Parts: sequence; C-alpha cells; structure tokens
Amino acid sequence: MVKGTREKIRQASLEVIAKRGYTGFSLGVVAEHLSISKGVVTYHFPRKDLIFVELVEGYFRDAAEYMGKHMVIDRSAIDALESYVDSNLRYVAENRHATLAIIHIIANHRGKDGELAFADKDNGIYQPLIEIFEYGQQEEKCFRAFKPGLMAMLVRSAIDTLSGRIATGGIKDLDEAIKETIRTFTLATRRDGNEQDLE
Amino acid sequence: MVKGTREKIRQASLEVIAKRGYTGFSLGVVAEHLSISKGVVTYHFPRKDLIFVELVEGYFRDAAEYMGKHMVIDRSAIDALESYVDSNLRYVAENRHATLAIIHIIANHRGKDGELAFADKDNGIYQPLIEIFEYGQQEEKCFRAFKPGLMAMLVRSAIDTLSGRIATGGIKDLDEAIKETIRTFTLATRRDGNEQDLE
Amino acid sequence: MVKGTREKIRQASLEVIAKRGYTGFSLGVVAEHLSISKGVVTYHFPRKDLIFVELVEGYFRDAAEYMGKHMVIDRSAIDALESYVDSNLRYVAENRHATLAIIHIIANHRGKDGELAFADKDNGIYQPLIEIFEYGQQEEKCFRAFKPGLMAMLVRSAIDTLSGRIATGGIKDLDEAIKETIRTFTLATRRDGNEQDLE
Amino acid sequence: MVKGTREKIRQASLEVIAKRGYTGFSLGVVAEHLSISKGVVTYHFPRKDLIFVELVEGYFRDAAEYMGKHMVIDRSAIDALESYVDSNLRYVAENRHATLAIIHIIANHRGKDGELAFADKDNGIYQPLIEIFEYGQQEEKCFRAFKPGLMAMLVRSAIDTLSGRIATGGIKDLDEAIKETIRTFTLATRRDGNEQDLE
DNA sequence: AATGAATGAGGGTTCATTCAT
DNA sequence: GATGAATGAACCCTCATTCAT
Repeated sequence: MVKGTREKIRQASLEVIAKRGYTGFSLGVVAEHLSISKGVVTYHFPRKDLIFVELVEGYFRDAAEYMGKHMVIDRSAIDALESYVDSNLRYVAENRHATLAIIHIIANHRGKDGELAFADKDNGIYQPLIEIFEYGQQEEKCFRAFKPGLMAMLVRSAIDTLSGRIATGGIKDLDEAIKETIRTFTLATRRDGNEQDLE
Repeated sequence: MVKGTREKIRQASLEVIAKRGYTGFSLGVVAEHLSISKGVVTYHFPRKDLIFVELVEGYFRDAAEYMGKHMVIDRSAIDALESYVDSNLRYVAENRHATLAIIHIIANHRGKDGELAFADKDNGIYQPLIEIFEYGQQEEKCFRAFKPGLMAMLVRSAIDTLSGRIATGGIKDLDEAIKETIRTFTLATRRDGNEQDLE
Repeated sequence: MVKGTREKIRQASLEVIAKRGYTGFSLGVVAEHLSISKGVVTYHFPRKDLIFVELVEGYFRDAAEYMGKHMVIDRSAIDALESYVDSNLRYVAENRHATLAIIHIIANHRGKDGELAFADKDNGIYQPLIEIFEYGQQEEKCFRAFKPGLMAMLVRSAIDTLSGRIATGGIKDLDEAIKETIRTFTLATRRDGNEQDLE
Repeated sequence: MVKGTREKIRQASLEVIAKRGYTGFSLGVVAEHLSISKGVVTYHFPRKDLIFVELVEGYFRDAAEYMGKHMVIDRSAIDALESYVDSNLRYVAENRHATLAIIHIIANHRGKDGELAFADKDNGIYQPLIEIFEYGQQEEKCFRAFKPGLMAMLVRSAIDTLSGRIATGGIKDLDEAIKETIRTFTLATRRDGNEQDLE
C-alpha cells in the first residue's frame, strides 16, 4: 500500500513532535526524517501552521469518531461517565504518539497575535461531560450536588494527565489505571446516604 | 530597596514565559522588557539553561517552604491530604505567573540530549502524597485500597490542571474550586461501608 | 474565439508585472492568476527569461507597427517630430498595462552575466529621432544647432516618464499633455532669430 | 579614519544596488561584499526595509542640503530654473552610484501592501519647480503660459533620465549635457514675441 | 497539452552565544 | 557590572526548474 507523501508528512510530524516536543519540531527535521527535500514539506503545507491545523483537527475528528463508536449513552449517566473515561483513555492508549503530539501543539502553538491558537479545541471537549453530569444530577438523581463544569475539569485533568503518562509509557497496567480512574470519579460523584457526613 | 539585576531578570523571565509561552521567551525579549542590553542577561546567566534551572529550583524551594508552613502533618491522613491540596492550590493562586511559567518550562525545556530536563522535578513531588496514602491505608485504615502511586498521580493531575486554570484566570471562585477538589478526593479515597458495592 | 494558453500567459504576465512590479512577478502568481498549474507555464516557457523576451519583443514590434501607421515622415522634420511624440504617447496611452510592464522589465531584468538584458532595446529607439533631427538641421535648416543624440535623449525621457504617468493613471488630460510636450520640444529645437540671444 | 560598520553597510548597499540592481541586492551579497557575517547586517538593520529607508532619506537629505547651497533663488525665475537643473545634475554626477541605487529602490521597493513605498518621495521633488514656474509666470512674466505641474514633470523627467545616463556613465561631456538641457527648457518656457506663432 | 510532485538554492529573520571594551 | 558588536546556525518560506505521468 502506497501512502501519499502528504500523509507521510503528517505521520512523521506527529512522531517528531511526540519525541522531540513542540520546540524540536521543524520542517528540516521532518524532511530529514523522511529523507526528502525540505521543499517537499512546504509544497504540501505552504505554511507551517497548516500542519498543526491538520493534525489537531484530524486528531479530534478521529477521537470523536472513536468515541461515537465506543461510548454508551443510552443507559445510565453513570454508565455514560464510565464509558466516557474508558473510551477516552483507550483511544489515547491506541494513539499514544498522536496524543502526546497534540498535547504539545495545543499547549504551545500560538497565532500571529501571540494567543494560543487551539485553546478553543480544548474547551469544546468539556461539553459531553457537563451534559452527563447535568443529566445525572437533574434526571436520574444519581450524582451528588457539584458544579458540573468544575467536575468536568477534574475528570478531564485526570484523563489528560493520564494520557500524557500513557503516551510517554509511564503506565504499566493500562486496564488497572483506567479502572481505578473510573472508580475514583464514580465514588466522587455518586449520591449516597453518606454524603451529608462530610458537611 | 534596590532589586539586583539578576533578580529582575528572573522576575521578567517568569512574566515573559507566563504571557508568551516557552517559545515566546528569548533573551532579547527579556532584555527589551527590562530596557537593558542583551549582553547583561548573558552576563548574569552565561547560558540560557541556567535561567530555567534557577527559576524551577527557586519555585520548588519556595513552594516547599510554603507547604512546610501550611501543611498539617501531625493529625490524620485525611487532614494531611486536605491540607496538601489546599496549600498547594493556594500557593499556586498566590504565584500565578510563576506557576504558569514553571509549567511551561517543565513541559518544554530539554537538555542537549533531547530529553525533558525537569521531568524529575515533577516526579519528586509525588512522594509526599504517596506517603500520606500509604500511612492512611496501613496505619489509620481510613483510605480504601488503591495504588498510592496512581492516586497520587490523579491528585497531582487535578492540582496541576487547576493550577493552569487558576494561573490563566479561568477560575472565578477559588475557595469553591479548592473545596470541591478536596471533597472529590476525600470521597474517592475514603474507606466506608459502601465501598464493596462497587465491586 | 479561443485564446491559446500561451497568449493568456503573456497577457496575464503583463498584468501582473504592471500591477505588482518586476519583483512581484513569479510563475506561481501567473499560474494562480489564470487558475492553471504552474507546470503549464513552464511547459510553454521552459525558462522564465523567455516570457520577458517574448513580451519585450512583442511590445516593440507592435509599437513599431503602430508608429509606422501613424507617423508622418513625408512632410517636414517638424511634422515628423510632432507625429513621433504624438503617436508614441498615444500608443502608450492605448497600451498602459503593457507599457508599464515593459518599463519594469527593461529596468530590471538581467541576464546570467548580471547585465541588463534589454538595455539595447532601449537604445535602438533613439535612431528615428536622431535622423529626424539631423535631417531638420542639415537639410531643412528648421532646427537650431544641438547634439541630435542628446536632444533625442531628452525627448525620449519626456516620453518615457510621461508614459509611466499615463500608465499609472497620473495624467488626467491626455491631449493637453501631449500638446504641451510637443510644444515644449518644438520651441526647444526650432531655429529662429532669437536663438543667438541666448549665447 | 575608521568608518563604522553601519556606514559601511550603507555604502556597500548603494554599490551593490547600483551595480546589480534592486533584485541583485540581498543581505547575503552585502555581507559577502564586506566579508562579514550576514547576522551583522541584520544586527544593524533588523529589517531589510530599514536599509532602504535610511538610504533614500539620507540621499534626499544630502541632495536638499546640496541644492540649498548651490541654488540661486534670489535672482530671476529663469536663473532659478537654470540653477535648479544645474545643481541637480551636478549633485547627481557627483553621486552616481547613490543616485542609480536610489532610482532602483524608488522604482521597485514595495511595502507589505504591495504599493511602491517611496512613491511620495518622488512627488515632493516637484514642488520647487512648480513654485519657480508660477512665480515666473505671475510675477516676472518671463515664462509663457503652460501648466506648471506638467512642465515640472518634463524638467524632472529630463533630469532623472539624464541622471540615469550620468550614473551609468553614458554621458561623456557632462558640462555640455547640462548646458543643452538648460537651454532646451529655457527656450521651451520663455515668453517671447514669437510664441503666438505656434497657435 | 497539461499536471502535480519534488527539488535545491537562496531569500530574510531570529537567536543564543562569544568577546573586546 | 554592563554594553554593543559580531557571529553562525537554524529557522520558515519563495521560487525557478526538472520530471514522470
């Protein structure tokens, strides 16, 4: 199977960024990595930014597709939360290089105005979680009272940090880590009789 | 009181990195920011790395000092955990710029070998948490069974991500955010009768 | 009638050069301007130079043809001079874009040796004027004594500069400008009784 | 006498542009010409444009100073016109390289908007001539009726084109060329009894 | 006749670093 | 302590040109 050069550049870019970081990424390194001329890269991506745009958008598109296939949304809110964390981390585990690269890009790439260019990408990702929490709090009454936005941030923080660890190979037992993460947030969010003890 | 040039450079560096990111930081920008010659910077810090080293070490030294003053370690493990999260986040809130800058440095700065230069700094920070968890599990029996290292990572992830939000001004009600974070991990780690329900 | 691609490229090149200058001209811009591939341009003009050669030669060929139709050479030298200036400027006015482009090319394009490639084209254009002046001085005695080559240069300078103005739209009343230019050189070259006053 | 590097770069730039044209000018060529690093050039002129700005402004400043010293403005309008042409061309003759370079810059350099960056410099130069003509027409009645702006353009065109010739060494006898140019425009502008013959 | 891919040289620019003063 | 000058490597990007299809 012949992969187009453009796709090769995408792939190599992800690898380079994952391995050498945002700063270590340059057209020259990618070209060298692929044993092609530097001009080939600029031929396919007239401006360096466009590589980032394509990588980030592609990553989120694929992730959304994966999530759509694996997330459980027709059962309880708790099941939804569990499957959200589970499918998220599994997608990450299956796309370690890409994930690490995307994290680097989002955290570092800035537009000409000096502002982070992909900050919004990061925000949009909270929405599904917030909806799960609101549904669980208002309809199913299975979640205790907490600010959905804040809890979503905590869940995401766990997923993102764990993603980094997974991506860098710092996690040995993936299933256990996922299981424990899910339990952590299940315990933290559920509504039960003991809740008022904490007041 | 006259602040030494060296200190001024440190301060300016933190501000620049916090505002413009790791990539936007350069000796020239710092010099311009202070209205001094670029040579002055290299006079005080012969190599760029040394600025980072000093900033990161200074930050963790100050943080450790702050924690030493504010952490409760002579009461229960639960109190220790609570005060760890609390003092951590309060220190961050009081040092937003510095925190953001340090996060950027740790996430991006690499040595000549291409490896992240401050990855170890990040690791050492887990130790106190691990000890709290182990003590709470083995001695006080107040925590349920979980891998201390993993839970420490989850707590740190929450603190670090929240730190970023706080540092960038994304958190409106600091006290509420801290309180909710603490409750989240209190609920997630405590040992109670309902725990086995989840098996 | 379908215009051949080659002709389209010529036309587009003139427009691009006229609007963006010699420096702003590139094969890519022309291709984009025509919504064709860059390869098409190099197919028709294997080397960039060849576009310039064809444009310049075509321009002077057309100009010569136009002059041949409009110049009066069978009457007096004064009439010849007048019609030379007049037809020259009218041709320019009718071919503003092309004229501006050609001016840019002649002033900037250099061969591999670094010398202006079309400097000679510019020189050849003086000959008709010189002949008119010599004839008027020696045969008709209608012109005063002056170096024909020098006066030819002055006339050309007026025409060329005026051409630029006309081409860039800086001239509002074309007829008036032409009339005044002709009068200027008629007065400057004629032989009359007052001439010796100036000695 | 030690010339500063900045001044050397200015000088070398003028030479390079004069010899190789606007297109043949590059930071690399200048650096090589001076046997210095390319970085030195950008150290003194952070952006390439600034070289052009400094060259053009310096040229016009020097020219204005020279004109101020050599122009006769306290006698008749005719004398003023003569001295204007004379001092202009003599300044050019004494600054051949610079003049040629400035001509190239003005004709080619464009800002980011794509418009000629020094077009205005060229316009301001007409003002003195226009004033001379208006004064001669209205006060002294020594000039015939013509549009001052148009005639100014014709005079400038002669000067500019002659400047180019002089700069490129195409003029052998400078004094004769100047004298003839002055006579040409003296004859072309003066008011005498024969004027109405041309109506 | 037309196209897209690939190339490599050269462009301007940024920047950490060295050094003499 | 402080400074400005100089350096050279690396950066992104533009572009004429070559070539297989």
